[in-house]
Amino acid sequence: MGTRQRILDTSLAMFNHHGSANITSLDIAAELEISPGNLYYHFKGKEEIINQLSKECELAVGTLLARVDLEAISESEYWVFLLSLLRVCLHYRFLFLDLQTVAPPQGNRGAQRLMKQLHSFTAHSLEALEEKALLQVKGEQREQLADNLFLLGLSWLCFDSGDSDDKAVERGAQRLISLVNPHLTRQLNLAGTDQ
Amino acid sequence: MGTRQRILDTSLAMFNHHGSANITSLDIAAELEISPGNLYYHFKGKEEIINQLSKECELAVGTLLARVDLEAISESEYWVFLLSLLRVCLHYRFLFLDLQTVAPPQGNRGAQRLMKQLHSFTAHSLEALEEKALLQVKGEQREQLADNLFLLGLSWLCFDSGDSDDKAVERGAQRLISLVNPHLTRQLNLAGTDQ
Amino acid sequence: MGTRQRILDTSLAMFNHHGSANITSLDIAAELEISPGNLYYHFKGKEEIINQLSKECELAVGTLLARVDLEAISESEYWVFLLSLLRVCLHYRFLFLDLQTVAPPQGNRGAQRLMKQLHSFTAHSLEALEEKALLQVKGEQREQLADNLFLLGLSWLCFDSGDSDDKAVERGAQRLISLVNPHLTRQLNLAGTDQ
Amino acid sequence: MGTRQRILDTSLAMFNHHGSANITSLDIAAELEISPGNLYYHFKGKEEIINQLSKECELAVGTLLARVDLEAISESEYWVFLLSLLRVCLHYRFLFLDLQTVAPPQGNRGAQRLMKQLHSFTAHSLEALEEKALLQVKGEQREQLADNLFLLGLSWLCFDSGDSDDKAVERGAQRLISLVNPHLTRQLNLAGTDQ
DNA sequence: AATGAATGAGGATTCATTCAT
DNA sequence: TATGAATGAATCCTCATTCAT
Repeated sequence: MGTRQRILDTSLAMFNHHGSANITSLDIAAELEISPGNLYYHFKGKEEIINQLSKECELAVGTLLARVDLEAISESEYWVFLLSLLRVCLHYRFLFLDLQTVAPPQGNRGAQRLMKQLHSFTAHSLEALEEKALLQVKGEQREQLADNLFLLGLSWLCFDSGDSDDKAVERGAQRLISLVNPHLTRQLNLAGTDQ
Repeated sequence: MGTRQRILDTSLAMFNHHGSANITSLDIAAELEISPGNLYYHFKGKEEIINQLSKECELAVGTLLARVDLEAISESEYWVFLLSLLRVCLHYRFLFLDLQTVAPPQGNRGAQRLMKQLHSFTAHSLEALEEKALLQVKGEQREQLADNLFLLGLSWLCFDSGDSDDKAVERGAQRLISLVNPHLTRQLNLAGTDQ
Repeated sequence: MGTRQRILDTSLAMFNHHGSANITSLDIAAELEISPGNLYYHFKGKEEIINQLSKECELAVGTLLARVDLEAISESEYWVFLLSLLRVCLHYRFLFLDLQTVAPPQGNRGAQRLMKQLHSFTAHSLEALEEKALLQVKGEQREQLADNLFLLGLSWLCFDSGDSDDKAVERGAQRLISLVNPHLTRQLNLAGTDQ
Repeated sequence: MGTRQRILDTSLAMFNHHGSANITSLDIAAELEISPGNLYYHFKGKEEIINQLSKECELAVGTLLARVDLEAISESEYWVFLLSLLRVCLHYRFLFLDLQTVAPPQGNRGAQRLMKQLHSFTAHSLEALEEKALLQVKGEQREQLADNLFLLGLSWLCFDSGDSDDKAVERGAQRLISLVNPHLTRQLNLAGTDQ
């Protein structure tokens, strides 16, 4: 694997584990056993690494969202999709933490765009459920429910640092479903789960 | 007001506003228009300031929790209490953010204890509601609901950066109630709100 | 003497001797036997030191020029004034060198202003001599003479690195006078010189 | 054109435009769209490039000076020669700037030799004029005039950054002539100019 | 000839912290 | 209590240079 990719991978792992603010560019170089100069040959600095990871995440999320047709998707397909989405977010979780603690001038424009995308996607999901007469929530409460889903989707990233990522992703998805459940006209048919 | 207290107040405000990681001890001294030496006369460093604020928060939360008798409290009293609790958390909100981004060796033991307290309190609240036959949730789902309440309670701190703190606190409380609502046998009678 | 002033003095000496581009901020700190941190306590960086020296020079030159009344000044007074002016330029000579080699974004706005001042002063000096019927040069040639005086005044700074500053200043002044001499209607009466 | 020559040409252009101190070896490679390794294949480093340019300049100036017979040259031939000489200096002007700002250990031995050559040539020119009874200046003043011519010849390089090189060269030559003019017994007959 | 990844020393700058007064 | 100059370690970053291919 190329050095550039190794830098991205290692940085992502370290950022996720210790928080991007606690990792210096020298830490990354040391971990990779390359010289600081080499790191700067591939990226202008820590910020550019973060920007790149941010772009990757945006791309991955964007691709997933673009592929989904909320009108046409089956329930079990939705479940698979939701797992994929959460898995991506978990993979880049440090971005979502940075959003709250890293000062704006530093590159989190991308992460902010992501937030907006995810937030509006959450709202659209609920609308789609309602059009199918699966969901019964009045206007304002629907917005609140969307907010809650969104917030929970993010905060779960920060706290569920359990065993494997797969397990965590499944728990996260179930957590979100459990928020919607009480408002459904019937239980969703989610293959691969017993919710 | 004594210098020591002014340091605490100003630090808290700056930490909440910019994130504790983005504030240096010189920033605090400059804001207070005191010398760095004076700051260090009162506190060994930034960490000790944070520790002190953390203790204050623990104390405030602890006092609130100790005063509440979940078995005996009325519904409108609970509402008042919930607002107080959230207000305290909002007041020290940087602690909850730091929890996720500041590396463990630095002083967040206190904040972690806080988390545990709040988490178990959330669970107890639900238990109490159930004993009063107000809530209908089965065992595992109750735990999940408690988790959700707890996570939402925290994440709201990070995102609801609206107008006044009072408004934010009220919104936060309603947000939490809306999570419990679908599982109640009857609507709660919360004075001062139309939930 | 205060540390701030010592930094300015030492920097000026080192800049003049080795060229500002060849002196690092650590060099200055080492020469003064202070820590790099201390240097940065007094000045944000090398650039701010240069800016300050530039301001000092502008001020010194500005004061001299403001005091001179070209119409009323006697010949021997002019000689004294010219020596003072050249002495100041020599004292801050690195500024004039930087002008040619340091890229514009870095702070030499001040030095550029200085140039303009000195250039227009040179032209005014010749005009005054002509009004007194001491100088006989036609329009375009007068401009060229002014240019020559100005250029020579500067380039002498860079090359006359002889013995004492006093001697150098005197040589510089005579050099300038010798440029004007052939065009005078009579020899100037300059006390303290045998030109 | 071979790579080696392209490196020299591009370096010269960049050094003249931005000052050699502000150009890194990577800048040169980037401008040429070659790899840094390739640059170092042809030259050991920036210094060797400068040395080579310096040698070229020395050679060009040396050839010009060697060809001139100050005793026998006609006035109009001298004018042509002077333009050639200044053109060469202008072409390699960064060398003359470096002389003043680049620390000695780095390669400007050559440039210093050049200076000496040019300075003594200036003196010889005046001597030749005098032998032909064209110039009337006494001993010490003749030296001073030579110095002035030399200094002005150099400083003009740094400041006359006007339109085309041809125009600049002509202006420079006229500037030098104007310094000598007042001391001539009769006007020189310089073809191609109206001095 | 040419590439481009890699090195490492050095320079700029920040900041928590100390200390004499 | 309070000052503010001083320290020094840590960090970020640049750049001349090397080297395997």
